[in-house]
Amino acid sequence: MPGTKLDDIDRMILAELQADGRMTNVELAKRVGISAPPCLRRVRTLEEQGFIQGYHADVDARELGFEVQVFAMVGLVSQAEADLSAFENRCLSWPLVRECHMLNGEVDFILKCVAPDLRSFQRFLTEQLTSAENVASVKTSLVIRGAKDEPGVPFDVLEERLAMEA
Amino acid sequence: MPGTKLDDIDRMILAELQADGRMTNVELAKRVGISAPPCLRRVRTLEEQGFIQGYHADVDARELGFEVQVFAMVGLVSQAEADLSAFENRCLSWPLVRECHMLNGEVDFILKCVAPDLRSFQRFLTEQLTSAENVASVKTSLVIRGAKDEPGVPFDVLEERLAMEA
DNA sequence: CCTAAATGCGAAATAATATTGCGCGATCGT
DNA sequence: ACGATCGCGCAATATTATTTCGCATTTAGG
Repeated sequence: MPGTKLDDIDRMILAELQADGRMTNVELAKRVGISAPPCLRRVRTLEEQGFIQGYHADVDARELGFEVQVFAMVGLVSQAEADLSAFENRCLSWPLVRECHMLNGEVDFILKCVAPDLRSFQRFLTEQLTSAENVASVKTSLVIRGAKDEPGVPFDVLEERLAMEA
Repeated sequence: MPGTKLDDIDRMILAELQADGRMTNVELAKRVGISAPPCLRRVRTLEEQGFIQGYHADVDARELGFEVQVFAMVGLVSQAEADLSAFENRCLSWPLVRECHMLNGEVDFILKCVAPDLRSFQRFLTEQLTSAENVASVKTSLVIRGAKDEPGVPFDVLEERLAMEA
């Protein structure tokens, strides 16, 4: 069931909603070239099947007073599965940690964090992160400026790829 | 003008739309405790003022065939402003690069990349990224698994913060 | 090759939602 | 205290979402 293949229209829908998640269904239908009812059915199906996992407004963190963004590379003492997931759970409970990814290589995790200012972050860093159980090392890097931030799927690449197969 | 302060209702709106960007305006109005028309006006204002920068569907990259996610740390030869922005522009043109942040410290940039498979990524890495002008070093780390991915603002932290001031 | 089930579309009707146009009370500055 | 300003909510209208249903196309047998 959760492996049903998508057709061109489905991919167009995903691309459009990734670009503008609040587009009305009639506008969406117009763009992908079908009428509103089947378009809405497709969207619902894509949601149910997990191709669409949710919709979010992009809120400007800086405007809201979160001036600081930091990447933290974390090394653990033990990489036993129980210890890995223990650390992941701790990350889930830290609101300043927005992303947590397990990596291969020297570093075990990379975290993307936000904070109102450097002081707040330093306090989080020393009182929470570095002093957390099983944490061996933490290296942090301040984000000086963001040049690109487009989470999601590069649909143009996907299309090229499918064109190849045909 | 773009510094107008937000009140509690505005922040609630932002929090709700960050959590569910497709919520209807009437539902939103109900949740924040005002009627629909003023609620819609507030949303529009928040959009115009840039507090809301857009809306996006969360599309599952894996389901669409992008199995690989990689962080790349890039060091440049020259950090002159012209060279920095030249590199940023190149990142903008690479669809596999979804995020590009300039950092302090030893590394100049961190990139978040996606690719259909390792082979595709290796090719991008060798043919594009490492061979790009002014690039001195690239270290990559494969994402083994994701533990947390909640882009946006931690509104719970923001509330605590505002409660302090009062 | 033909038929029956299944699939997906679109027109039309109905239910919700978005959006506009006011009038009203609260707040603010003088 | 008073006029101006601001933001709310009611009511009316315009759009959109959602359901229902019949039709065409495809699919799997026979």
